[in-house]
Amino acid sequence: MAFAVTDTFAALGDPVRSTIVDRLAGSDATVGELAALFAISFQAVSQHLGVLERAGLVSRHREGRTRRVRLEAQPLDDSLRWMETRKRQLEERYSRLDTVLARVASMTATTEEHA
Amino acid sequence: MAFAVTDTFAALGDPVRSTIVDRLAGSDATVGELAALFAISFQAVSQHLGVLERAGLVSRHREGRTRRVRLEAQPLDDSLRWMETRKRQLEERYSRLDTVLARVASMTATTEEHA
DNA sequence: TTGACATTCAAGTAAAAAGTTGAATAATGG
DNA sequence: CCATTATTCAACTTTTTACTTGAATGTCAA
Repeated sequence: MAFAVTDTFAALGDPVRSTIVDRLAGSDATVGELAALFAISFQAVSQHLGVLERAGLVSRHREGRTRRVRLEAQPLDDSLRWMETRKRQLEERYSRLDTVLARVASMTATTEEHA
Repeated sequence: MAFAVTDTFAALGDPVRSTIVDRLAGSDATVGELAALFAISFQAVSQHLGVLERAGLVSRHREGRTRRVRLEAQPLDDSLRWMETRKRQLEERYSRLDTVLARVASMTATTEEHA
């Protein structure tokens, strides 16, 4: 199962869901415990969990009559890498720009070296 | 200007916008150049840029009669940190669990130490 | 100045997402 | 077995988002 980073971002792009992820980072929880954090119906929370699950961010497994919700590391890792790659690329451009500017400066100093 | 990570995630949670960010990581571009990447109207692309701009992810500045779009590092950095924090917390729990399991194992070995 | 170009503004439509309520399912404790 | 608890399924409403088209704005080049 490969999860698209865009789906991960979309899943985290809702305050209820990012709060759920934040909460689950500390420890697993039941659906009821998560629902208690919000002023919306527990059915709505269950639906949010469905979104998170489809994005691979959480898994649910029955435990007696409750269901334990667990945060999964993989999509977090994948999207982390996606962001790091873009950030690094951006930073490299800045340093290349520095290089270019430094070169321009030195060219100005030695005036008309090539043309 | 502080940008909420949730807004950054929401902005990146659309394939058009994540593709734009991906493209801009390599180099700045004009709105028209970005629009050329998609099969939608350039007005729609302009609207997507508005979303990205409101999330702080890009800036636009006039340059002659075109407009240069630039990727901004800050929100990328902030959301990167958000994810790292949650991931680290999750990993710490795993290692704590290992510790607990190791302790349980040793308790089983020394049988009935406390009760 | 005027005409062409690049882009945004504005208004409307269609599709997707988030929320609600009520019924169904599944496990537990008496 | 039955009532209770936890959660999901299903249908429906409301809100938000993505997209479209057409008009407005601002800059350049002749």
